[in-house]
Amino acid sequence: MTFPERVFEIVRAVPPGLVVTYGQVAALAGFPRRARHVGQALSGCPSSGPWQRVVGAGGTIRVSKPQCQLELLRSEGVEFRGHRVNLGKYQWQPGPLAFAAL
DNA sequence: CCGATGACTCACG
DNA sequence: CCGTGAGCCATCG
Repeated sequence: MTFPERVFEIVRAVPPGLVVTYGQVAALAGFPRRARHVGQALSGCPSSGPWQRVVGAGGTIRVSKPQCQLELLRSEGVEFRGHRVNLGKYQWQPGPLAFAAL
């Protein structure tokens, strides 16, 4: 299983209405130092994918077109304060069963 | 092989 | 809140 593949598996597991950070995804994938590569992996992702649930540390939007991602997330029920989400309220906490299927 | 690059993060001023 | 700089590390030319 390659790193990019792990990234997709994990991102796919994030439920609508919640988000995760790049660093968090990297850590869950087993590589805490590769937050940047998570973004790199997602950069080649179709515009319809589940990538919009990934945000930067602190909940900031990091994509080139923030407005776009913001809309997608808002349509899932995620609220924003400027270009930032309230992680305390919307960050995904993987439950024990979350990876049963992976 | 080397250097530049980047959807990262953190510490500091 | 904003800019800077420094670690980070796979990928690309």
